Amino acid sequence: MSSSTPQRRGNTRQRIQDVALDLFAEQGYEKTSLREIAERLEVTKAALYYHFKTKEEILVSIFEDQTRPIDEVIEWARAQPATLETKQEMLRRYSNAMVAGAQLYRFMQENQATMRELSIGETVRRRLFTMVELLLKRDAPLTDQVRCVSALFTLHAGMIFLQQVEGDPEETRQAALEVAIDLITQAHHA
Amino acid sequence: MSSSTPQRRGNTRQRIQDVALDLFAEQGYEKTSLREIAERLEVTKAALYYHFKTKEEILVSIFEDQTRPIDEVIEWARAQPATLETKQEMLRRYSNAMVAGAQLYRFMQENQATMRELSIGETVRRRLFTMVELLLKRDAPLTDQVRCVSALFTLHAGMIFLQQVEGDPEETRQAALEVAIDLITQAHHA
Amino acid sequence: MSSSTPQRRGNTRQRIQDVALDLFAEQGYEKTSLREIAERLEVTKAALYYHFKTKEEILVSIFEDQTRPIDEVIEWARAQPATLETKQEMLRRYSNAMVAGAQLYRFMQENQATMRELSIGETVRRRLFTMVELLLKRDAPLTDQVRCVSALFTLHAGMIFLQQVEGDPEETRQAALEVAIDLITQAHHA
Amino acid sequence: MSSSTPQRRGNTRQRIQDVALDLFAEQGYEKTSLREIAERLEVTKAALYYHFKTKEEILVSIFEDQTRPIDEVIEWARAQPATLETKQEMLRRYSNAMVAGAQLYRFMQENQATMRELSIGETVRRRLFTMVELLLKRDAPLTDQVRCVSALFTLHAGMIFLQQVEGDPEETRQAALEVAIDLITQAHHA
DNA sequence: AATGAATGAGGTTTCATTCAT
DNA sequence: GATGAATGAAACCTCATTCAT
Repeated sequence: MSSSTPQRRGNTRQRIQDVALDLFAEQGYEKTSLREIAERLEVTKAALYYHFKTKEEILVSIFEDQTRPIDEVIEWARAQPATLETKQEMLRRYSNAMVAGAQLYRFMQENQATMRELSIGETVRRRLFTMVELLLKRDAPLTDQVRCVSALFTLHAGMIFLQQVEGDPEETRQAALEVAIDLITQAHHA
Repeated sequence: MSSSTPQRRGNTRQRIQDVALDLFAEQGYEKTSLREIAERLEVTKAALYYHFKTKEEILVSIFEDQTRPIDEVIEWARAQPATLETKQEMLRRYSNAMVAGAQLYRFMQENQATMRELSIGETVRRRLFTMVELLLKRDAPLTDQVRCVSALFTLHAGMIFLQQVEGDPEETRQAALEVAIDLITQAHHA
Repeated sequence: MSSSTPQRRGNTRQRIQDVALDLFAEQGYEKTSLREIAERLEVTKAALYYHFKTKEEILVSIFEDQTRPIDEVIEWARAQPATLETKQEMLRRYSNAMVAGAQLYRFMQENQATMRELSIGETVRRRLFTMVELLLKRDAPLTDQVRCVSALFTLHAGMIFLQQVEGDPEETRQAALEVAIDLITQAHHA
Repeated sequence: MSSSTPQRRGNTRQRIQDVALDLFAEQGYEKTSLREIAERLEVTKAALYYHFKTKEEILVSIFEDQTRPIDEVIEWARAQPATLETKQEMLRRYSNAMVAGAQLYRFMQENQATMRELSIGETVRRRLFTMVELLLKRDAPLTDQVRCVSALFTLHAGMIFLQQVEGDPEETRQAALEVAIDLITQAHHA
């Protein structure tokens, strides 16, 4: 977890990413200034510019380093036959992948306006569409298409919104996963 | 036409709210400057400050004027017995209420980080919790609780995300409503 | 005392002066805005402009209305022979005159930088010089000239600075007057 | 004298303080804008903010750097027995210390309203009280207490007000010092 | 006698970014 | 691998003032 790795020497680049994500997720991208990041790291702003060309690049680099697990889920699903079992397993794997990138997901959820203007926004949106397509049955009725999207949103809600309410995170995540699988199953059988 | 206040002639206050919401929803709250709003209205920044004390107050006033329909749904639901029919009707009414406030919903969805720091954030969050509680069966298993939350998120997704994809907005909304009602019904029968 | 006259009806002009002086003395001239004055009076800023052409004019009008007693002291002293007794009596009368205009004196003391740029600044300065000249013995040694100035500053200190420290205001004023008379007497006998 | 040091090259922080004090003393604190300071230094406003966090901090830093001599006078006086000779010597040293900080003294004299709202106001006031206490004879009659305060005000008048009138500044200062010592001596013998 | 609406100028402050060292 | 110094643009906001009504 980003905030628990102090690592004084050497890998400043990594430390910048960690602190930046902490702050971006906590306060939002625009409200987080490079001064703030630098201060928390006890370096100067100029040091950030040694490692990254722009503020946006810090964010981009975080995405590049942390979204691989999700891309792997997609690649895996693509290589399988489009059966119900594949889709169910895909949701399971996706839910797992989200655990590691929880903070990044929270960031995405809460900074959609920002994401839209930023270059990665497109990438993320495309990834989401790809997943929906992998879940969908061709020419399914509209309600079933909604169910597929809803399944994904349920996983997200389970990670982000529900965490702030219910008790045990892991239990909540399992429940969300169950509901999501249920939705996709209904969509498949229709 | 966002609200109910008299309007008559030269009602700048109203025009400010309208333009501001347009821009806030389009670009995000922080990325929208008062200069931009003023320019689009062909007034000076100072004119905005005649009508609103701060930038935040513009946003707050928009919420105050536009969230009444949703509050009315909640009040209505509170006055009914907590039957399945009530819950279904509540979702229907909520979905309807969202149509009028579509832009505001998009704003909330995409600016969650901003909302959290702003005073209205709490209000909105509380409203969401209230709705969840009205949908919930006391002591329902966790999965059913997730279903209730998921029903609401589905309506939101139907309004916001899905609109950008599918064909006819109204058809999509109806499909989302159907799925949401389905979810709540499952939760109820469990 | 300005702050104790509410006087709801009619003489708004007077009420503006009272509130303005209260605020000018309390916070300084530049830090007091017309908005503040208007708010405290529960009128609009525009109303102030019905009674006074500019912010500065409010201040000028206060001086015009409140400095007559001091001018009378000067006029009186001018009409007398320049004896020690005259000078002593002049200090006594001046000290008395200061009581009524205490707030205005505090304002002058604390806003000298402002006064210098404002038109009345010159007037006030000239009045001070006039008083010094009336106290001075022609061709007195420099130290005695200092004593005369010092006598006046002692009265001021007795009104403004010392008031914030010692007990009974009236007693303090009398003590300051005594010291001032003492100084002028020494200057005279030298 | 702050305005007469060209300061070679590089030391911007110092130059900012110098120019700022010049302008603050000349026009008053509020009427002096950061734009003005920056322009006179031929740097941008942002450069000022690299060296100082706020406008107030510029002023505070000037005080911190320039009031040490006065604090040393106080410390010295504290370490001596409270004899008349000590008090006389204290006034002499204080008068000397004022020469170096003449501009700062003028600023304080003319911007008391401003000082009161600013954090250093308290510090300055406290310093003044301390000096009065060091000059005072315990349980002296009120008039003698006034004499002590008057002695200090006389020094100030000698530095600020009288300078604008009389001929040679140094001669004036000596005369003021003489009168002040006289006052304190009277207060002591009473 | 006073208001409602607006303006133009200017205020302090913050930001992402650059570059010589 | 990083700093110190600085910039240009722009942000939010406040002010004294005006004028039609």
